[in-house]
Amino acid sequence: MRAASSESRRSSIAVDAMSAAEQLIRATGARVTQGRILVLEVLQAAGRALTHHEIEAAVAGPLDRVTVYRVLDWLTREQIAHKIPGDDRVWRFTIAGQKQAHHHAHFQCTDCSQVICLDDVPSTLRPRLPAGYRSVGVEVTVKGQCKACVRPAPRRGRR
Amino acid sequence: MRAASSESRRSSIAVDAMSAAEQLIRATGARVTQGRILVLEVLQAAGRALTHHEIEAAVAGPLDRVTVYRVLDWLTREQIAHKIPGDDRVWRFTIAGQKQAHHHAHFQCTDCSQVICLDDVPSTLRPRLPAGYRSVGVEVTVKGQCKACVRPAPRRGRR
DNA sequence: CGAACAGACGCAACTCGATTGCAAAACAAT
DNA sequence: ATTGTTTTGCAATCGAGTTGCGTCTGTTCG
Repeated sequence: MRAASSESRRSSIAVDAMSAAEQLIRATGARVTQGRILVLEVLQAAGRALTHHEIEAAVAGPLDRVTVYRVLDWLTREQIAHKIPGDDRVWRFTIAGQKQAHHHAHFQCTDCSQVICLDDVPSTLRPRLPAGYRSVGVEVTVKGQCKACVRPAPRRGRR
Repeated sequence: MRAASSESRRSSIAVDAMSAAEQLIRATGARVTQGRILVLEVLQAAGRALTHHEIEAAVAGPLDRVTVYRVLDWLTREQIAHKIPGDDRVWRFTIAGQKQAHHHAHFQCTDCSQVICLDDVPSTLRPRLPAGYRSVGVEVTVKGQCKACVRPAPRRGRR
């Protein structure tokens, strides 16, 4: 589940030798730490939105629970990651592609709560707001059943 | 904030004499209790999505915290109410109009987290899902600032 | 290279919506 | 009124997420 392990410890290494994750982090100007690299790599490797639990499990060991929370928070503030509220009161995170600036679509399974990103946003959707309200962005969430939950007896478990 | 108080205690009263709330509940075939009537009336009177806290405060007194949770849960199962996940990890509830069957739009303020319903859904929006996935409905959430948070210095407080 | 500083980390305690178990009370049918 | 379910109230519990604080680490500057 983890991406190519980062060999990057030296400081004056060629740019193309550091992982995409490390480059992204370095570009922000903030500190490049193991935690940030690891978490970001996990997010990049996952094809779907991950919960804090899943991420913590994926980086298994070196990182504290709280650190993972803080890294995710930082990634979100830095707009590198997306924070998605789910129907189970659990945050899920994905790497934020550059295309999906303000319009973004997600799918959430009503059975297992899993979330994936839908890239082809039909968008051009601009609901009318009451006077005085300002729109910043629109989020589209499709509810339904994921592949795993359609066929067999749905697994009701959290994910 | 509360709707017309329900005078309905007698059992063989004319239909048009009981509140809309009571009729709705009676129509489900389930028991008609004070709690359900009160909570539903509060929801009907509110022009926006309410948190459990707000609802509890509105029915002030007679109802236990847990009962409010259970009533809201029942209303949601009965499809009389909508349960909306917010960006502050707090559920919000609204009466579910009959029109908005599967397409529904909400507005959530990025500053105060308040949620209102957007009735005129432009919809006819049908994002392409991966093979094997089944869509049940689409939810559209507009992020932005509400009237109260646009003008003055935004109140960061929860709501 | 090494010191110095700000920022990140680990640990433990804490917050607070929301949920659960169980006995008492309320509703609805007889 | 009597009986069989449902609901309710209360207390305890859960768990994702947050906070305080001392220590450690990346980064900068001499």
